[in-house]
Amino acid sequence: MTGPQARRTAGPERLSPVQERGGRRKRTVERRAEITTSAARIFADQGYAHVGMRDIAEAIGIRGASLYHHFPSKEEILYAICLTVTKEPVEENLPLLDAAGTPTERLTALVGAHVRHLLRRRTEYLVGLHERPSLTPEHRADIDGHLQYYNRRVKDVLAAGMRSGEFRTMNPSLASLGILDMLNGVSSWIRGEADSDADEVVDTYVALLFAGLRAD
Amino acid sequence: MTGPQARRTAGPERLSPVQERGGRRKRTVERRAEITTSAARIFADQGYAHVGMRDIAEAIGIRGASLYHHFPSKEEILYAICLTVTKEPVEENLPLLDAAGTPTERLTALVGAHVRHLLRRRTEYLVGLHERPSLTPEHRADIDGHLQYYNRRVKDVLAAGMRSGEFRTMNPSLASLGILDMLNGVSSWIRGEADSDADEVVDTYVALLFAGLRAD
DNA sequence: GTCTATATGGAGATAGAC
DNA sequence: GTCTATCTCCATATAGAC
Repeated sequence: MTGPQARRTAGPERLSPVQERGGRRKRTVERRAEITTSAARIFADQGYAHVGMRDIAEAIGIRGASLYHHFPSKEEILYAICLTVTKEPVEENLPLLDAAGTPTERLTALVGAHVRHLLRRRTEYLVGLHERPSLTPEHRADIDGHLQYYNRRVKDVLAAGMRSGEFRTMNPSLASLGILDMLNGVSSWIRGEADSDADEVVDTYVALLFAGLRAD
Repeated sequence: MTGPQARRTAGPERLSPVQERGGRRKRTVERRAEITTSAARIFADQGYAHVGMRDIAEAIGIRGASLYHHFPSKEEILYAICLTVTKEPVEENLPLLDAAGTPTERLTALVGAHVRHLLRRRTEYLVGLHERPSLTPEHRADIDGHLQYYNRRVKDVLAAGMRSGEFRTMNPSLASLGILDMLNGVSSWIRGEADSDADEVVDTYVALLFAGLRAD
């Protein structure tokens, strides 16, 4: 702040990616994943702001100050968690909407993939969907952008199905919001983390969304 | 803690409900409502734990210390907010499930009432549904109890409709969770607060839930 | 019912040795 | 890559006057 140069732009940070073989110190990449995973668990239980850097550090057996070797701030840990539940689904799930098949087939595939991804990253979803107000405005805008893009892609497949006469005509924007809220809500009550635990949820939700409650 | 008597059980608190007529000081009841409403707005924007008692106080033009005349702690403000989105819906919406009519009619009425209540208490829903981890264990258990009761009543009407053949057979527990997640999610994106703003959402959700996406 | 003043504790973050 | 030690700030909550 007082010096002539911004400190983060001074040069490459030279994080040697690997220590000498078999070293007792963890590689940086491993540590980052360990930190975000552990932090997500604690954030989910106690809420982001109530958790201290010391809490996160002690959960993985190091001191609070050591975290700053891996993340420049507590908010950057939260940002990393949020990315795994917003950017990752965009990259992993949305391609299913570009595959061959009817809107029904493509949306069914997306629902299944979404729930299974959510189950693998359950705690991250709990944190990422609820703690966005604690992000910096820049990070918040980035995260919200991924969420909005995902929502828009779902809306588009709904609108395509309505145009082709395969889906009932309704407001596609509201329908996509409702469907995604329903899917994401799973994170707050699901137990277990195997794909088999997701199957019953997916079966019920697919029946509910495509056929509705009303019996034929 | 050190004295022989618990301080809160010593006797009636004698909150004089009204000051002399036209007083410049606000009546206690009004102030409580003003505080919870204002606090909900700020909690929703910035997250419960990032907001200080000073922030809440200054938003209504008083000093931080004065809040403690109305609430014994910051957590009690949050608890009051949570009650309006859990206990109040139980009292105001669930009677619709006891009224005359088919499961379809009763559930349709509940969906409409739920969204309209949510719209009136939008910021409170945002806070109450996300900040439960910040409650004390006792308050948390109370709030979760209301939510679970509400969910159980929805599940029961679904199960009744399935038994009568009116609804398609599916897992009623998962379906009720999905439906309520879809409804509550509205709080995070809806704009406006008139009942008319709710109508389009209700129409879309009722069509989606009862008839499904698939065209007849 | 609201104020000023303050006690008290805890947080995020930094410095520099190893 | 992790440590110890510490800076600095800000939070909740209390005491007691008006």
